[in-house]
Order: sequence, then structure tokens, then C-alpha cells
Amino acid sequence: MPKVGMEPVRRAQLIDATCESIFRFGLADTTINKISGLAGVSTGIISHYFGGKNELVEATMRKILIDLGEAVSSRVRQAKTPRQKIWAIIEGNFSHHQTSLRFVTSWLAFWSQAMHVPSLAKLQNVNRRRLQSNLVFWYRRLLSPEEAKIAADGMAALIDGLWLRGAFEQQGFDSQKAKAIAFDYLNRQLV
Amino acid sequence: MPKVGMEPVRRAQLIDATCESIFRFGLADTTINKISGLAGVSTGIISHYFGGKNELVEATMRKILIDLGEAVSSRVRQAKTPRQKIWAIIEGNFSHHQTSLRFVTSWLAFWSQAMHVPSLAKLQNVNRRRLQSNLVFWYRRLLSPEEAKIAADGMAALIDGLWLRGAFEQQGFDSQKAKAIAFDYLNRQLV
Amino acid sequence: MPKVGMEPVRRAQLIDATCESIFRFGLADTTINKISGLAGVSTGIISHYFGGKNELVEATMRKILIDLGEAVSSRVRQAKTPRQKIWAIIEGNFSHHQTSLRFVTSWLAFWSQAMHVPSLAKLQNVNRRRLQSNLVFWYRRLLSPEEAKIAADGMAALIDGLWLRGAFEQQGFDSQKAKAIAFDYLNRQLV
Amino acid sequence: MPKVGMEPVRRAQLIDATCESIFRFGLADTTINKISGLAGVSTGIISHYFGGKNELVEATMRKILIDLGEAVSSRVRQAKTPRQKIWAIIEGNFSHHQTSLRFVTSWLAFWSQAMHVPSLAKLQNVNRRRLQSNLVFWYRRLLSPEEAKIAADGMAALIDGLWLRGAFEQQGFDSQKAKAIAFDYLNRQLV
DNA sequence: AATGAATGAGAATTCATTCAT
DNA sequence: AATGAATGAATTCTCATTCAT
Repeated sequence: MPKVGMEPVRRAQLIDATCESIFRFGLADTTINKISGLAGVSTGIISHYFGGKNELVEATMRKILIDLGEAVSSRVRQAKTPRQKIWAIIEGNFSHHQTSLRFVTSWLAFWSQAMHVPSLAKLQNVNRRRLQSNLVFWYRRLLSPEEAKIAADGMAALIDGLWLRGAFEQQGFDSQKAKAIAFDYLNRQLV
Repeated sequence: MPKVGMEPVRRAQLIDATCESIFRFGLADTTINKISGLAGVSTGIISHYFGGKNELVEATMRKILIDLGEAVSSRVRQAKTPRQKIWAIIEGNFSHHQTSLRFVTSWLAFWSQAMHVPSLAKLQNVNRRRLQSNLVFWYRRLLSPEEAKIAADGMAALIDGLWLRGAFEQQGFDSQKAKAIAFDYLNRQLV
Repeated sequence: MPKVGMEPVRRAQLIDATCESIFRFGLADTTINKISGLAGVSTGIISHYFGGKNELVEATMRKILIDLGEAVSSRVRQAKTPRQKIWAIIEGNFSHHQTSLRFVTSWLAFWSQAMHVPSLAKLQNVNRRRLQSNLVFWYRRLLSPEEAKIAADGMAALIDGLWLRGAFEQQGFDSQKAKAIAFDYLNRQLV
Repeated sequence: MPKVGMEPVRRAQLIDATCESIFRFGLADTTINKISGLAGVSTGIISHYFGGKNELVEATMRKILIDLGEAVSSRVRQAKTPRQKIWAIIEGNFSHHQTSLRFVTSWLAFWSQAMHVPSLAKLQNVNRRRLQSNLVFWYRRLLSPEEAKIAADGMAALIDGLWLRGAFEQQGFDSQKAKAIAFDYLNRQLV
């Protein structure tokens, strides 16, 4: 019998290598040769486990969004008050793992790519709406419906904007600074 | 007899076609065939006037950033008080032309691409810093240096984040809503 | 304890699956994955029992030609007169098993392939000549040598041509019609 | 201005090279590298003029069937009596150009391939039916409807069978012999 | 005896660039 | 000034074969 149970291992390996390649070369210059080279496997494996490059890229995006969602929701669960819940959402978005350049680079590449690839757009929309509706839910506990809508849209945009600009910081993403800005915004929203 | 003075015409034609192609197909699926087809000229023209596809793409990004810069600075010039100046920067960023999906799509594609293409990164950094330093300059008239830094970074991120999320709105970019959110943030920053 | 005596079983299984795959997908789209899938075994088995795909394909062709040869010779043995012998050859070629589309499809694929694969060409030539020499042998009992040659070549070509065209009939190979045509030809050859 | 009017030249060149490649290597081993190599052009040309390999192969088959059809119909036009018409159909099918091994090899490859490729099957059916209906038409002038049907089906099968077996003759297709056999059959059909 | 994970050579296709006209 | 035919390197995908278990 051949080695069994390799599937989850290989899939994780290849998704990691895809992130690494997007980080190093950009999505446009990410080829299955580079991915399989980084993963230390042959190119054929990609078709074998994912069907093709597109599916691997999609799986990578899904992984990133799921990780991000989990980082947020695990923190939100532990929070008590509505204010702490929003705080937790911000914290989750700027937790260490999420702000590694490796992560942010892929996130940005996907955001751009999603505009023209339906399967990615679907994932992107789910994620975008999740952040927005989470925020609205807790802001409503503290503000009028109209104010909550504006506050949530503003905070969601600020979080994504901090990521976006953070991706270009020479000295790497400064998550402390990002959090400080977001918390400052939050304090001002809640008077 | 050959037509003379075609250069500026052809360059503008090709840059417009490049924006159109990025909007329609995405940067990844933008080929010189599509660009020259949209422009109604032959493929050879691109090499002739720009040297190659990369240079055309770079020229297109430069054009977009210059347009954006001019939309902002023309408004800033007319503003009087520091608060109006900041208001003008926001207005400029969400003026009609800037928020057309055509524009936002290219802007986002370039932001992603710039992470791995030095010539684009340079343009991107100039633009990114210009927005930040413009904001800091006027916030300093109204806030302490520390507060001004945070306010400027926050506003810059919010503006970019609103673009980013606006690019995905089903019903198109709602620049009124974006401005409302940014002005609300501004009001809270300046108490 | 390992099963013993599996070899003939596995070989027959794989040859059947190869016929089935050629029938369903065509020789060009017959892969060892499809063959082993149809046979319900793993791909490795093919190398194990046949050495490789080519050898399996060759074995399949050999099987088809042997089956065909046996269908003919068993009938010929029972025939008495030269005319009945020729009749038996025709009958054998259009007996039920031989005219199933499954069979004809593989036969045609091999005929085409044999033109460029020496090992298949050899099998093909043996078979082609066997039909011709069988026919000549019995026609000589009834006709002059020159007439017998033409009669045999004609009948051999007619039989193969009926297969060829029969393979494309929408409603399947009509062996009754094929036999009627061949017998009519035979009657005219023998006045 | 670049060279114009190259399209028909290149298309003919590539179709010829495809025939040559099928003759030399077989359809299964015909690659766009081999085709473009034989044609003395680059591989990109194939996509440029045909869209892809499949379309080139289809165009090649169409060319072969059209040539065959024309060889037949030009002869039929000149024939006077029904018997001469049938004679002309046979002549056309075994005229020099049609019986070159180059031609026959491709013809056989396509026949096999057509069983699983709808676009080729369509071409094949048109051609197969044309031969049959042409023959029926003229046999009806000389025989009863039932006899005409059998005679036509028999002659069509004989013609194809002679091609099929002729493709394998060591010393090349002997069109004189093929014609002699077919004419002999014709004489016997018409008593 | 049998598996199926892994390989990597080979295939078709795409596309920026070149260049004769 | 402008064309677009032609190139060929680069990319993705397929698939027969190998081999550790």
C-alpha cells in the first residue's frame, strides 16, 4: 500500500507555497512551476489534488479568508459587551498572523483578481459582507440604526484601508499603529 | 504624406484603451491584442509609441495617478481654511471622474501589481505619500503633531478603504455615501 | 496470503476494459486511468501484468483478431463443400459477437493505428493475409487461378468494407444485411 | 504594410503538412510541432489561422473529402449512360491522386477518429452518404429498387474495403487492381 | 498481489515582440 | 506613420511510468 492520508498534507503544503509565491513574485508571476518548486513537489501534484492552477488559487483565497474569519470570531466569542465585541473584531483583523506581509500580499492580489473572476468574487463578497454585518450588529447595540450603518461602513473601510496601505509600508505592517488608529476611530464613533 | 503630430493622440488613445481593457477583462487578461483592438489600431503601434506593453501599463498608471492628483489639488487650491482644505482633499478623491468603476478597477489592479513591479511601486509610493503628507500638513494646523499623524493616517486609510470596498458594490460606487462617511470621520477627529 | 492464479483473470479483465474504453472514448482518449477504472483495479496493475499501456493495447488487438479467427475457423471446419467453406468464412466474419459495435470500433481503431506501429502492423498483416489466403484456397476449387485471385481479393475487401461502413450506421451494425450483400456477391462470382 | 493575402497560402501549407505528418507518424503522433516543422513555419501560426490543432485536423479532413468528391463528380459529369456514371464513380475513387498512400492514410485515420469526434463524424457521414446515394441513383436506372439498394451498398463497401486493404499493401496501393475488381463486381451486378 | 501517490516529459496554447512592407 | 504576419518562449495540463508500502 502506498502512503495514505497524504491529501490534507499536500493540500496544505501547496496552499502555503501559493501564498509564498504570491508574496515573492506576485499573483501574475505565480506559475505552477514556482508553486511546486516552493512546495518541493512536482507540478503534476497540483492537477492531482486541485484539478488545476485556478482551483488551487481559489483554495488559497478561501484558506486566507477562513483564517481571517476564525481569528476574528474566536476573539469575538470571548468579548462581553458590544464595545468589546467591536474591539475584538478590530483586534482579530490586526492579529499577528493576519498582518504578516505574506498574508496581506495575497489578500490584496485576490481583491484585485476577484473583480474579474466570478468564483473569487463570490468568496470576496461573502467575506466583505461578513465584516460589515458583524460590525453593524454590534454598533446597533450602541447607536441609532442610521448611525450604526455609517459607523460600520466606516470601520470596515478603515480596516481594509489600513491593510491596503500597510502592505506598502517599507518597514512592514505596523499592527500596533493600525489598531491605535482603529480604536481611536471607534472611540470617536461612540462619543 | 505621413500624418504628423499623431504621437499625443495615439498615446492618449492607447492609455484609454488600456483602462477600458483593465475594466472589462482585468489586468491579468489584458493583452496588447485587446488593447489595440479597443483603440482601433494595430498591435505594432504599442511598441512604436511606448516600447512595449509594460511601459504602456506604467504610463496608464501614471495617468490615473496624475488625474487623481489634479482632481485633488485643483479643489485644494480653492479652499481657504485648513478644515476646508481637508474637506477638499476628500472631495477630490471622491469626485465623479475618480469614482467611476473604470477608474477604480484600474487603480486597484495597479495597487496589487505595484507590490512586485518596482516602476509601479515607485509611482504608487509617490501617490500614497502625497495623500498622507497633504493630510498631515493641514491636520497640523488643527491638531497636535501626534494627533495630526494619527488623524492623517486614519483619513488616508479610510479614503483608500472606501475605494476598495466601493469597487465591489453591486450598484456601483456611491460617492455620496463615501463622502458622508469621510466627513463624519473628519468631524469626529476635529471634535 | 496472496491470491494465486490471478494472472489470467486480471489479463482478461484488463483486455475487456480496454475494448470498452476504446468503444466509449476512442483509442486516442483511452488512458490507463480509464482502463483501470473500468476494470475496477489500480493503474499499477497494468504495468504489472502487461509491462505498459502499449503492450496491453497490443494484447487487446491480438485478442480481437484471435476471436475473429476462431469464429471463422470453427464455422469453416463444419462446412463441407468449397462453396459452403466460403459461405462459412462470410458467416464467421458477421457472426453476432464480431459485429457488436464494441468489437468493430476497436477493430477500426487498430486498423488505423497499425499503419504506424510495427507490432500492430504485424498482427494486422497476419490477419489480413489469413482471410485472403483462406478465400483464395476455396475459390480455387471453383474458379480458375486468375478468377480465384480476383474473387478472393474482392470478397475480402467487401467484408472489410461492410465492417467499415457498418461501424457508422446509426442503428447499429446490421449483420443480416451485410451477409445478404456478401452472399449476393458470392453467387454472382460463382455464376 | 505587411505581406497580405498569405492566409490561403498558409492554410494550404498547413493542411498539406498535416497530411504529410499523418502519413509519416500517424494521427496519434501528429503534433503541432511536427506539423509546423513540416510546413516550415512556427507553431503559433496554427492557432493564428485555424484557432487550434483540432480545427486544423478538421480542415484537413474536409479538404480530403472535398478533393475526393471533386475527383468523382468531375468524372461523373463527363459520363453519359448510367453504367458509365457508375464506372466514373469507381474511377474517381481510384484516380491517381486519391490512391496515394498519403491520402489513404489520412482517410483511414479520420475514419477511425470520426467515431468519437462529432465534428469529424458529421463530415464523415456526409461523405459516406454521398457515395451511397450517388450509386443508388444510377443503379436504379438499371435495376429494380431492391436490387439497386443492395448493389449500391455492396459497391460502396467494396470501394471502401479496397482502400482499407490497399493502405496496407507493401508495394503501395495498386489502383489498377482495385479498379479491375470493382469493374468485375459491377459487370456481375448488371449481369 | 495490489495499490495509488508522485513524477516529469511532452503536448497544446497564449501572447509580447519583431520586422518587412 | 502604421500594419499585422510571423515568431518562439513560457505556461498549463495530461498521462504513462515508477515505486514505497
